[in-house]
Amino acid sequence: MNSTESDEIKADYNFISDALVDIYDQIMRIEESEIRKSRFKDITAKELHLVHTIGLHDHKTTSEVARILRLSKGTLTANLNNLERKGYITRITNQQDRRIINLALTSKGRLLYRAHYAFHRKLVEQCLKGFDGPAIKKMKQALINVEDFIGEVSAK
Amino acid sequence: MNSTESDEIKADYNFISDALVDIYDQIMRIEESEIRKSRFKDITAKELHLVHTIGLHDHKTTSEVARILRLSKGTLTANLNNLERKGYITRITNQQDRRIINLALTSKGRLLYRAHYAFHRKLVEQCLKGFDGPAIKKMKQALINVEDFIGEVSAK
DNA sequence: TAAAATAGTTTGATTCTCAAACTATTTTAG
DNA sequence: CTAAAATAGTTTGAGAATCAAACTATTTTA
Repeated sequence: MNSTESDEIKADYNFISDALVDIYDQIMRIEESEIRKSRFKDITAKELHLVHTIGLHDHKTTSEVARILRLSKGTLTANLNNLERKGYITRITNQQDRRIINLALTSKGRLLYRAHYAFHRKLVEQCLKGFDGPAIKKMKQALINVEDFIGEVSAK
Repeated sequence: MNSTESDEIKADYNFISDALVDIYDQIMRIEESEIRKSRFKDITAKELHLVHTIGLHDHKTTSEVARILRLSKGTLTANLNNLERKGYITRITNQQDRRIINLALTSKGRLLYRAHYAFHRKLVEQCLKGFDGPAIKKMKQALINVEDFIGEVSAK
């Protein structure tokens, strides 16, 4: 690799690094503002995140969801109370072990989940606009690499 | 495009969409835990973000930084008090207009900024491991597409 | 079957955030 | 010029979010 190539790649790395930092914040903000323009006006970004998690991991217990989201059980209880009151989630007492509460979305919750998921899909489609199959595979590989990196650092 | 290709691409889109959602949370968490293992044990993820912003936008005013981070001025003042007390930032009264405070990193703040930046670079390098020049350009294009999408949605 | 363990909730303290009132300074209008 | 309006940042008071620890109900274990 000659030094010109090296410098150019370095600049690309810096561009990608800088872009990543700010993009996510903006996406979070846009997600919230889009959802609040819709019929789901009473939902914050954090609640959206919780609905997403419960939708993705259907009928998990309160403790499992708390662990996934790295929230204390007390905090999750408070959040669940709000989402239950607003009609997005239900608590289902497990009949095999009545200490356990399984969490699920209501039909209103599922509507919100799908609207949110559709927004993400639209974002990804926009992101990969004009990419062919192999390019998409590359992108997938990059994300797998990040997941591996996260796994390594977490394991240390 | 035949239906098999279409289904495969759809699956890839779903994979990418799902992966993106959880990766960011994990990165934030790892960033904080890595920084707390280092000599900068007194820094939270939010403070790291603020130091990053002040480092990136040197000598901006308090109001400008508040706008960039979408924080109220009062909240930013509180955060700045903490970071000043811990020795990461300084407030510099602007001599042309003495209402204005310009924000800058101390040398300790710059050390933290560089350590954080290095972590990001390492993450990007890991992410693009084994990618050649054109593939890296594609990745850059994907991010530009996202930025455009964000711009469009924000402008609406 | 009594003790230990587990799941989730409640409680009390702490921290974070915001909007509005406030202080200090600069700009503008008369 | 100078009084009023505007602007930058801080302070204040209230409300929301979070956590750890104590607590309740239930199940498992010894």
